[in-house]
Amino acid sequence: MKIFDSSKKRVCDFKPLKEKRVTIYACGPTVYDDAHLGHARSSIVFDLLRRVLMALGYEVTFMKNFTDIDDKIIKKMRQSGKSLEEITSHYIRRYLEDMDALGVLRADIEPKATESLEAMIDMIESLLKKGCAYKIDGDIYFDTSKDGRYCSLSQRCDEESLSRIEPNPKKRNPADFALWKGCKDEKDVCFDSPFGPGRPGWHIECSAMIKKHLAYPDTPCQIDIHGGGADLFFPHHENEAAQTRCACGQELACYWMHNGFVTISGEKMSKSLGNSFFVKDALKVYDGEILRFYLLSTHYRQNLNFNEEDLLSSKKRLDKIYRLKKRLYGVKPSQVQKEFKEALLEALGNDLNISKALSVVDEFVKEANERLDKNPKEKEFKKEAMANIEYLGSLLGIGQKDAYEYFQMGIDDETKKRIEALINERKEAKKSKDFNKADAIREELRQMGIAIMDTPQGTVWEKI
RNA sequence: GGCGCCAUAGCCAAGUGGCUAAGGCAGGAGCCUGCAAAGCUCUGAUCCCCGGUUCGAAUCCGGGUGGCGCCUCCA
Repeated sequence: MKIFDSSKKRVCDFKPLKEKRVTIYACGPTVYDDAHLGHARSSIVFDLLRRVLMALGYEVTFMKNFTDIDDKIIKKMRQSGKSLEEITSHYIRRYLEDMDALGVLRADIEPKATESLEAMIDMIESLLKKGCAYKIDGDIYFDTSKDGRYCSLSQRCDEESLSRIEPNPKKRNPADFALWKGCKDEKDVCFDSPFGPGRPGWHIECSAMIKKHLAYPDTPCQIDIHGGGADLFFPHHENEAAQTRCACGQELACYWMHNGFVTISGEKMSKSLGNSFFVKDALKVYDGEILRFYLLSTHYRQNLNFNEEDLLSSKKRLDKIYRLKKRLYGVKPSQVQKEFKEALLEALGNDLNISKALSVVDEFVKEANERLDKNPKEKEFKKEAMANIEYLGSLLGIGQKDAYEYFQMGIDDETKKRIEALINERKEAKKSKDFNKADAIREELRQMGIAIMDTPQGTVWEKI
C-alpha cells in the first residue's frame, strides 16, 4: 500500500505499527447541523481507505469522533432553546442516517467528546505539569513555544502567516490555543474539572480520544493513519500533533491524509459562504449509491466541483455495471478473476488511485458484455463475472443492490403493474405487427419516465 | 501580506522523463433491431504560455498567466 503523507508531501510505502493491523482515525463532524456533501466526501474517502486496507488483508480498527461540545452547538442551544443533548443526539442520528444512505460503513469506534472528558482532562493536566500549558484566568492554553517541532506537520506557520491570527494579549505566543475554556457565565455549558468549571477546546479531544480508544498499549498515543479534510491540516492537526508530542513524547500519527474539498462553481462548500448542499437534500433527488459513486470517482486529494452534469455522467457509468449484473441475473458467483482483483488492488493500493480502478472496472464491464454478446451461455464465465461484481461491490461499496430493483427505485407497485400491463399490450401489438401501436405504447412509457429495451429474454424496463 | 495546491480533448479525469497520452460522459459512423433502447466496433487532444536542462518532457528547473485553498469556525 502506498499513501501520500501530507506532512511529508510525498507518496510513501505504508508500514503499520503492528504487522497486519491498522489503526485509523478520521476527524468526524461537529454536530450542530446536517451533513453537507463535503462531510459526505470525507466520510466516503476514508471509508474507501478502510475497505482497501481490509481487502489487502489488514485488520483495520477505524475510529471517527463526534464533536458534541463546541461554540457553535452552544450558539444553537441559545437560538433554539433546546438542550445540548437534544441537539447533538439529533444531529448524530441524522449524520449516521445520511452516511448509511451513502454506503459508509459504521466506524468501529464512534466516541463523543463529552464522553471522553476525563481523558482530555488527564492530558491537559499532564501538559500543565510538563510546563507545556499555562492558565490565564479560567482558561488553559497550550504553549506552542514549548514544542520544539511545532509546525513540522503542516509547515505553514511562519510569522507572516501567523500575523493574521486575531491578537489575544493573554496568550504568550500568537499560535497558542485553548485546551480548556473556563466558564464565562451561567448560560455557558460547563463541566467540572480540577482546574475549575469549563469545557474542552476542540483540538484536545482528538489527541485524548485517540489515546483513550485507539492507540496500542506500547505506543499509547500513536496511531497509523490520521485523516480529515484539507482544511483541518492547520491549525487543527498541527495542534493535535503538538499536544501529543508534549504530553506523550510521540508523534500522533505515522501517516497524515487529507481529502480535497467539494466545491460549487469552483468555491469551497462551507457554511460561511452559504453554498452548502446538504446530503439530505441531495438524497431527495439522487439515490445514495449514485451520490457515493460520484463523490468517490474523483481522486481524494483533488477538489471535486459539484455539478449535475458530472453526477449524471457518474450515474450512467454505474448503470452500466448494473446492466451487466442484470445480464447475469440469477447466476451464483464463483471465484473473482485473479487479474481483475489484482488490477483493482494495485490501482487502489497506489494512494487510492480511483480513476485507474474505475477504468479497470469499465474495461471489465465492456469485455464481459462483449463475451456475453458472442456467447450468452458461457456458464463458468458468468459465474466469474458475477464474482467480480461482488468483489468490486464490497471494495467500492457500490453495485450491491438487486439489479432490477436498482433500475426501478422509487416506482410504486401500482405503477409497476401498469408498466407491466403496457409492456404486455405492446408485446401483443408487436406479435400482430401493429408497430404503430407498439411504438405508441413505448412513447407512453417514455412519457411516464420509463425506458424499455427488447432483449432475447423479453422486454425489460428501466426508470430514466 | 505569508504559505501551499492546481492547470491534460466539448465536459469529468488518469498518467509525472522514453512504446500508439488510460477510462467515463457527450458527439459522429457502423453492427444488432420492425424501428428503437441496451450492448458491441470504429472515431477526437501533443498536455495554459515563454524560456531552460536532456539524445528525449505533459512529466524536471526558472519565469509568467489563470483558478483555488490555508493562515478565523470548517470535511
